Amino acid sequence: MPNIKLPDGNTLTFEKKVTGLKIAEKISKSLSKQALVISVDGNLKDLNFEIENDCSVKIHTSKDKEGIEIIRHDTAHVLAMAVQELFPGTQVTIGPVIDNGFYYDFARDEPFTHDDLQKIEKKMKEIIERDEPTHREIWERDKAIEHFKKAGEIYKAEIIKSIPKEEEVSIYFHGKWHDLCRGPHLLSTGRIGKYFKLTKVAGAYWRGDSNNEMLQRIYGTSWSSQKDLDEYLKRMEEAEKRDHRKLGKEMDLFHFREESPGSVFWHEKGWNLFQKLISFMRSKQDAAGYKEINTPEVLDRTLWEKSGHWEKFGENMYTSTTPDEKIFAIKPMNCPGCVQVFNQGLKSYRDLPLKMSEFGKVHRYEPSGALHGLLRVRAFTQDDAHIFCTEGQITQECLSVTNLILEIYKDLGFENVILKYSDRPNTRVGDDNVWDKSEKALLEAIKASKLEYSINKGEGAFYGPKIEFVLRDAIGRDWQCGTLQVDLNLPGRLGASFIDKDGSKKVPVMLHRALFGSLERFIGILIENYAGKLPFWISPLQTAVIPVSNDFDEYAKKVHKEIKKVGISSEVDLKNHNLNYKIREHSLSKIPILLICGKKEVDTNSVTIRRLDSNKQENMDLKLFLKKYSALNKVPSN
RNA sequence: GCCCUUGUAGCUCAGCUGGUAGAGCAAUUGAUUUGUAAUCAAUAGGUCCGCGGUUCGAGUCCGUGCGGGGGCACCA
Repeated sequence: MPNIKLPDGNTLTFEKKVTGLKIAEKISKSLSKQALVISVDGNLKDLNFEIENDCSVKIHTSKDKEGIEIIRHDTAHVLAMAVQELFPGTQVTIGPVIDNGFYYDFARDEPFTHDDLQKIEKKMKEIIERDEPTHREIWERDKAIEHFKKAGEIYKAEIIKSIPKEEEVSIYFHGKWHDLCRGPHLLSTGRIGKYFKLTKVAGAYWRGDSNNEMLQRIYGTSWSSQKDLDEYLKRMEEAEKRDHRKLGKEMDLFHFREESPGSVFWHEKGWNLFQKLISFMRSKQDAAGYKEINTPEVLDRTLWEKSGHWEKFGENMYTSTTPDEKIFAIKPMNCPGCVQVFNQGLKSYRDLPLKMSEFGKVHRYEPSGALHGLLRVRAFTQDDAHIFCTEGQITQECLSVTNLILEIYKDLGFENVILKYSDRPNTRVGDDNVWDKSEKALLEAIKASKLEYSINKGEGAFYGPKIEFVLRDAIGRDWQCGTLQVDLNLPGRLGASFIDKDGSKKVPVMLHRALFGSLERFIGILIENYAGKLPFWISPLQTAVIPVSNDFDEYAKKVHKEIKKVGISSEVDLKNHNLNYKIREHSLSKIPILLICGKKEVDTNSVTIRRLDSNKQENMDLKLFLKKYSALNKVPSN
């Protein structure tokens, strides 16, 4: 006689054991149709799972996260079924749910083609129409291993072997086809619906380990309605339109070329944007008490050996041998150089905290497959800084870095920031008790900041734990930008010291921090966040002056000159094209303000403003325009 | 680095099963003098990514190298 407690507080009592489906039927007919899965005392179960004891339940539909995930999981199973029906001999491995969809990894000698995806999709729809019923069996481990081995499913057998002994081995059947799976699943394939799409094929290592063989992964997306699917596909299209590589070309900001993969060739406008960000950051850091320095790009190997980079970071370093056969490394990080500046001259406890910033260009040999536009390059400029302080100052200094970073992101239009905390990695320098200390100090600072954070185990830098600042852009994507690291190792290794109050020599703590992270990456993110339509103050080319015809060229030139005089960048377009053409061209290159000059403007000494993304026209006295827009030509919060 | 895919004019792309290349835009020149997202015409423009091979003949087929894209692994 199970008593079933429902989320609304009511309790249903049943004579004998009961399934989720029966409960749903009892509640309402529509719920029984929409029901996908049930959670019993918080554990997700199949709808035909038999409940014998008192419990509280919640029935999930496609409106819940749980419901949509079941749909995706089942779609992945149907994908595997379809693949095995179409391509016998293909082995199945794993097929989990991911954000917005699912994937399934297969082992097959022949690669899947794009045409195959279409065929597979068709077959999947067929399987859904067949409405294969689901049922679950518990198998004895050895029997299960034997079974899958016999069936040629080596990977499945491997997976079963790695299931902890105390867990049961459950096998799900959809009709005759079956797969090892923890579940739960829908009652039948028909309940999936047909709002899915296979999106791409890709290689993926078995168990995510690059030492293992490569499998073929098929990605798909799956939803509970056509509307949701369409919206998702539209979001993907929108993201593609924002691609900074495409916009960078259209806006004439930068390009890449074969001769230096992963390194940016900045064009005039791109470099202007780059410099604007640097001077913005420079003024913020100046106000926060940082001292800017600059250190060499090429440094002797012995320094990198001392710092530990040679051993721990060597694979990512470019080196160079001089004619006299000395080995130098091109810096992959700015920290060792910065410590050299700290080491010049005696430092007192009174000098601490000492904050030294550097816009340092670093080179890292990144695997070719990792390169991606501005977001992952081999040569990049960090807005780096190193804060030398005492152990007692760590928390306070971390807090002021965090505040500075939030302020800067906000100025650039990013309000959503998440923290990720990473502790000691396997490849590291320094004793564990030193790591204990730095991890504790950094965690304290995070807690004091009261911001939300997640933990990335083992992802820290080789010399210390770190926080990463992740910002969320206009269309909900997350980007990792800034970083803050506590380092109790490098200063000692590189011989840094200060004289403390009591006259004794002590080793300072060093905080590494970068707020944009990499200027290159940050610019890529800015472009995508704004879809190229950068705020006026940061736009590399802010205005274009367009005469209605040649007759007004002189006036246009005069306006252009006046604008430049107040520090707004401008271009005057005297080409022999009509007005429509010029407006189109300059709009496509994302110039925020177009100024049209014709007879009316000449007569009244004014300009007609056309803003990017609006076809409204506004006529304004030239003097007023200059006044108004030079006021707008500043960081918004100032 | 690994798997798949791709590389033709400044850009975007066409070129079926092998017979030494084409379009639109951009550029140049000329005409037009334009009032809010492409005016018309003419001209010029290419070691079809590099190297090797098959073939009477390769943009097209094969091998290899380099670059790009999508993932994986790695990461700011």
